[in-house]
Amino acid sequence: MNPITVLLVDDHLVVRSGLKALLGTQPDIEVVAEAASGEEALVQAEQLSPAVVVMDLAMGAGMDGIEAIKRLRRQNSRQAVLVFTTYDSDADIVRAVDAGAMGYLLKDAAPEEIFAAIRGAVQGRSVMSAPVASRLFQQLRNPDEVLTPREAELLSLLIEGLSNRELGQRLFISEATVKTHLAHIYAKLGVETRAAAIATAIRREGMR
Amino acid sequence: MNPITVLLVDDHLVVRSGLKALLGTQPDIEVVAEAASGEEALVQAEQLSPAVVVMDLAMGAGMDGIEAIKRLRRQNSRQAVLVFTTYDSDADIVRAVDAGAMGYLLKDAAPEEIFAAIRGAVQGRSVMSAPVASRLFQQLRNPDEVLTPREAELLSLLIEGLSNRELGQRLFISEATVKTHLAHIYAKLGVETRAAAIATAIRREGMR
DNA sequence: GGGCGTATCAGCCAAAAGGCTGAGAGACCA
DNA sequence: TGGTCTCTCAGCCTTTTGGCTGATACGCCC
Repeated sequence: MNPITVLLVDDHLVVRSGLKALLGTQPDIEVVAEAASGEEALVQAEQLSPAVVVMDLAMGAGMDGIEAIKRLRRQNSRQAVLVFTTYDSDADIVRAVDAGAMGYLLKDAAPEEIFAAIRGAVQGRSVMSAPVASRLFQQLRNPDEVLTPREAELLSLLIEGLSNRELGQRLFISEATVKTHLAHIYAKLGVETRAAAIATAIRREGMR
Repeated sequence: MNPITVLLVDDHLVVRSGLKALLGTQPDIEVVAEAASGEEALVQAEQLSPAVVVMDLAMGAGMDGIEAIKRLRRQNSRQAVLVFTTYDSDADIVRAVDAGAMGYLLKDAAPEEIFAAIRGAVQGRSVMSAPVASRLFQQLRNPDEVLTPREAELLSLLIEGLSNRELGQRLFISEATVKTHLAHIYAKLGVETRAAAIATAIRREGMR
């Protein structure tokens, strides 16, 4: 049996090497490459066609993890992408799943959990950390409060402090549409102002 | 030589007991009481007159750490108050020093650092964690960017998502004064909108 | 005593944000 | 085919926010 080939994507060297050492203990898993950015990841994935891509969402500069996942999925639909990140933000989960992620792991997950997720991913099974699963369940119970992918995307820019005009320019939509999305986001978050939305998003959603 | 008497104030039991165990290894330091809230701390300090009060800033409900420090200082000026908290927020540092704190430690500080701070405090010396010192130095180099205590206080409420009217009611000042403070805060943070100020404060100031 | 920093407040105006209603296009599903 | 969801956009109106100028008061320091 050939080992499962893995590509690691994370902008921190320490995380990559730590993860590589961890996965190195498993005979059926082999890290064949590492990438420090979304751009690099696309090149590496193209050349090596790993079975699984383990991807951080927050990448310092350039393409973020979500965008990288989307492009990977377009490039090669057989690769399974596992999100491996620090925060269990509702909005990030929604966006990652929407982009085509196979699983969602937190960085404080137990090693066994990570191994299981990688093995499951190649067999088409989705695996996620317990806190992530818990959030998803909660969302399923209250579907009215689930942000749509577009809303989540907008929220992630909102907490950067952008104005409606800037949001529109960044997302290539009109200011009117921005306001519509914002109204929906406010309703779902249970707030009335953008300031409160930012505060809530950062606290409850763990965004930053 | 009598040991240095210490009062621990933190709303988390685990933090208190961890700290107590740590300080218990030092023969010249004795934890004489613990408090889970600012209100409790005032009572305990009054009754026992500890030499040093080690205080967390973020207390779940009721009086926050800053307010507790202010009242402690009014109650008994001989007690030295050490701030022991998770975040090295500029605004918190300014407010704590203004309230009369003798030192400012982060929760990830080395044990030796904590012992040294307690021993220093009873001798009238100020001790702070390296990241805190670094922030203060930076502030001294750019005095134009240092928030005044009142501005810091306002900022800490701003990031809760309050409107100008609510800020005014909470601080017992007019909306006009709120706007004046906000304009100064924006200038010091280098932003132009409250949304950006909240975003910046949470990222750069480590507030939440 | 005069300057400096801080905190307080007012009024005016322009820009931004928010509340509301309505509506069209595309995807998906029963 | 019809219903639902999502994303898109427009107009209208009110409220909020931000920029500006100017002013008073208090404490501190040289």
